[in-house]
Amino acid sequence: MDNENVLEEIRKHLEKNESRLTPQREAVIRVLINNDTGHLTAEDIFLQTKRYLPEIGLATVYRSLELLEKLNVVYRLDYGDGQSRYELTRANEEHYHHHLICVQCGAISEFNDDLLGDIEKQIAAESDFHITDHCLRFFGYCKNCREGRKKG
Amino acid sequence: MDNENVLEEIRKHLEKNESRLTPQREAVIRVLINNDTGHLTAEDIFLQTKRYLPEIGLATVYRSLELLEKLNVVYRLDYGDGQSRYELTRANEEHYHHHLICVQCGAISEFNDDLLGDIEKQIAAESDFHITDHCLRFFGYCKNCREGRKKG
DNA sequence: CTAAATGCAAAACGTTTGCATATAG
DNA sequence: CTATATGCAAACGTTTTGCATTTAG
Repeated sequence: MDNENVLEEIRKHLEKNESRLTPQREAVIRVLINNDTGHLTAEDIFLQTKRYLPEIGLATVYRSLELLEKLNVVYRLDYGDGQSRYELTRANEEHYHHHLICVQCGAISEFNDDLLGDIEKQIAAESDFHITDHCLRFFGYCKNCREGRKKG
Repeated sequence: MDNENVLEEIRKHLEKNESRLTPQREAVIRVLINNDTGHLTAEDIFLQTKRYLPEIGLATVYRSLELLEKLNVVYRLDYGDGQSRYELTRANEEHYHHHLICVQCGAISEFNDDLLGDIEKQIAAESDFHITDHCLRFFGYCKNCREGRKKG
């Protein structure tokens, strides 16, 4: 599915929920489409949307992201550093999408794997807890930084 | 190991790092010892330390928590709600300590299990990433809320 | 005596809100 | 015409910082 079709799907999804695909919201989505591995902060997105719409306000970016998150179009990530990051939600990916975060350079990479299916069943059985989502992050040193450390 | 021994261990650990176990830091630790399943916010801890030390300042609580986190005495949790929560780090528990977060009532329960040892080995092999820590949280509905939902 | 730690108030930070204005069904 | 959405500035809550003062090796 190409980008224009993605946008068209999102437009329909918004309209189903009495919301419009305004130029501002479209700009936000385009930024996320063009940076789908970047895990952008609201500020990042704000600065990039200004290329399309110099008049856009930061509050509008936040409000757009809030709406799009509620409609499951974007996914909000939290690395515990005091700000949220955003990425497009892709169908089927949600449960198999985890992050590797380098504690030295901050680089974030991803891997997709159904690591937790069995674990969740076990927890449901043992803990009387009905799991609907999860968040799994690994911290450590990426290849680049490990090579740097060997030298230094 | 009883509480006084825990404190003595922490005192030694602090002194090894040119830091003192001040009354303020001790108060913070005592609050955490007495609430080890509470996942307290900095504000919670601040209010509780005031029982021991009415003159303590919020900034001191933050600075204490920052230091204790750096020394691995306390562990900082982030549920993405805009504030951090803190708990004592217990030896051997770190890697086997995960959280179940109820999306309805906000209750946080824990379970301890070495779920990720094999997974980490696999990632190290496949992704060229050296893992030093991880964070695994499950979201869903706790027993209480599920029973409430059946009725409602 | 000196370095570390504190309390207070102010600042900083990311985020949210109030409100008048603009946009579009 | 009326709902929805916007930009701006002000407000918000959490966390950090500057600085004069206190504490303890």
